[in-house]
Amino acid sequence: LPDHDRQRSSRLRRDERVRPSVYEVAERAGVSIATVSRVLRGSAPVADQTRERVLEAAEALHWRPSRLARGLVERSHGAIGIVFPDLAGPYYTRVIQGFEAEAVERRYAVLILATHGRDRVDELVGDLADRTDGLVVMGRTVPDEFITELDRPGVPIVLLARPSIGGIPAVRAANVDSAEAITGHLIEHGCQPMAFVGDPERSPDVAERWRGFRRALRKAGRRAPTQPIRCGGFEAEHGYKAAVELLAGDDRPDGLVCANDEIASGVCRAAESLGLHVPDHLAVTGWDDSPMAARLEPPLTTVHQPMRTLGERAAAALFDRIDGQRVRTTVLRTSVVIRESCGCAPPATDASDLTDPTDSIHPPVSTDQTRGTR
Amino acid sequence: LPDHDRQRSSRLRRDERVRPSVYEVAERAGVSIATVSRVLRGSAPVADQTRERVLEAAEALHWRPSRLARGLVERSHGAIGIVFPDLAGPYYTRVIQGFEAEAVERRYAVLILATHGRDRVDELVGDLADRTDGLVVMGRTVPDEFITELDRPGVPIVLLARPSIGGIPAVRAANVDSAEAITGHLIEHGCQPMAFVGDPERSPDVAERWRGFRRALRKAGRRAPTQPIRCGGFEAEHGYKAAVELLAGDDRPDGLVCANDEIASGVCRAAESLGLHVPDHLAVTGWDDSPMAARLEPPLTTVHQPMRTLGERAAAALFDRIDGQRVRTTVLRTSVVIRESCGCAPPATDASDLTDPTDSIHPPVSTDQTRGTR
DNA sequence: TTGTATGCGTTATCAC
DNA sequence: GTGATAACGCATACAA
Repeated sequence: LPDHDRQRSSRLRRDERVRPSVYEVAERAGVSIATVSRVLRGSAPVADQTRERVLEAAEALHWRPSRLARGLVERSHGAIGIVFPDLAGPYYTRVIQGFEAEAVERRYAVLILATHGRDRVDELVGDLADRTDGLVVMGRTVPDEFITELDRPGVPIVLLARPSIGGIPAVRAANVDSAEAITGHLIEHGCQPMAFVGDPERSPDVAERWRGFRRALRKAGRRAPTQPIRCGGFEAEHGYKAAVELLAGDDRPDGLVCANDEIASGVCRAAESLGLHVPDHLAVTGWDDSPMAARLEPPLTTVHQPMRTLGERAAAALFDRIDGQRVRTTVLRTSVVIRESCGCAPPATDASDLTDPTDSIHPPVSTDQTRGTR
Repeated sequence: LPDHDRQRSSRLRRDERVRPSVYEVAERAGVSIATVSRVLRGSAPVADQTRERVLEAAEALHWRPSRLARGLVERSHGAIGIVFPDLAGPYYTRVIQGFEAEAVERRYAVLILATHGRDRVDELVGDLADRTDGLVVMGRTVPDEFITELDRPGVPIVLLARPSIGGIPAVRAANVDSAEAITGHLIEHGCQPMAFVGDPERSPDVAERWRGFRRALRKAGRRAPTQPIRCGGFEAEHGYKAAVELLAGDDRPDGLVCANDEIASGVCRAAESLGLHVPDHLAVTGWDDSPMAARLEPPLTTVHQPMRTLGERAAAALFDRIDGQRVRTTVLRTSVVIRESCGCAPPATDASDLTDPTDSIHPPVSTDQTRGTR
């Protein structure tokens, strides 16, 4: 039988560009591969002089241990993944930030995948699962049936921005109560009739906001609309198109609760182009409290949700599951942020409004009224 | 010597929760591991009946081949990575979108890393390199010395939004010429004196825009400022703070070329809070043509750069390098987008302005004047 | 068409 | 302290 070391070396001679392995380093340092490994991992004591030689050899050969081989023997990828519907917009951006920060903190690598508009999602997500020690799965990115069979031993799953399913823990923000609260606020402003702009079937979050909207109306003894104003997406143009149509008709609503800030901004532009003034002719609210909300004209009354924290907590929960702990679903607080698009008076001028509202600000300071719900 | 198959099986009996391997599947299907592998890879013909049995066994055991083991033997990760300074803001979001889309297209996984505000960046990036078949490195995320030693065989690098270095190809957008053009536009508007708001040392892009700014002034026979107005970052608040100070002094400029749209938006707010009207008292320009640019009041004159395409091209270039091809640096076109913050008259009202400008729109349609540069 | 045997590059368990 | 050597889970060249 040919000696492993010798074989490698002879091959190396033929092709200098091959990536070196422990064997080359060991040979050059005049030690065994076990010692090389010990030096790099610091897993056992090594004589100073020996260590020195190994380090030199590794340096000279530009050797770095193969993550693949290491992962194989250690049964761990040292990486976690997150599945988004989409990568666009301030919401996902913030979530990624939190997720990535938490992962890097623990020296894990981060894989990302967007599913929106792609087919064979199950294959893509399955592949992602094969490359990680666990996955965070967001909203409606993956069909429920597939999620449950994804959560096999070795691939813990944490759900994000959606309800738990099959005992798989979720991290999400309060929707129903804040939706009820912000709708109630418009009711107090005397809005009637009111409508909800957004597609409940597009995301569990929106479905809950729609529920809260209706509940508020019912509690106020009013008839809630049976259908929302579906606009086909989460971007400004979707809100714009839906509002142009809606506001042109008879019996137009004078209070619009929108599924997110982008939609709300589109709605405001539509109102403006129709000669309607916000909030005098039409009150509008958003959701997320994204950076643009405070800068809109008028400043947007909305619901603050801790987007970055959602990402952080999801990652943290995932690590807990990876560590074998039981994890429970957590619901983060959200809070109504009153600005002017609802009809409230502007606060005293203050430059602090320009600072982007971030998750570090709790509760949001750029308002005159704040209500928390969970 | 103990038989490998038998050994695995006996261990399996002790701990049912262990992840199955080819050996368990092969045993259950009554075939060799080679056949199991062939069935799953489709690498060689297998009798229909045999294939059936293998598939059944795999299904029953919930077996999925280990990516780690596969990668080890195939000498490939099937994944690429991208290093960002930061994950916030519309610019990086778009770049990620393009990068991820291109990767998924080729069935590669995507790893991301942000370096901003972290120490031991070299370790983080080195680790990322160990887990991928190649890396895209953006701007000033990684010190030059380290980049060159990162680009070892097996880990091709492509630079993004920065000049090439040490023969490593880069993908970037034209800066100098467009900066010269947009500055020239303000000169035509009669702005004097003018200033550049941004930190050239923070990113190679800004450094080039600053160069273009100065060149335009020199070509117009004017004295260019020796220093830019450094604001310490890329967000609205940075622009705001810098502008508040700058515009309060004597001899205030009436033309401000900003390093990006966010800064420009902060500058506009500062002007407003000081009672200055844009563009009458002060002309302002941005860079990026991010979604907010068209929605600002007044709409922002800026430079459109194809952010998503930058991400796509960087990924494509990386794949070419992975395939062993030689790759050259490419410079993508940018174009000046004239709106109103420079002093030009508003175009006829048109709802199309609301649609987010995306890279699919070439050249940008939401303007009355457009000039391309490369 | 299928099985045997070997290597991929590590870490870790033994001996010495 | 250090060196053999056995896994880790797969793909594949070579036989049969």
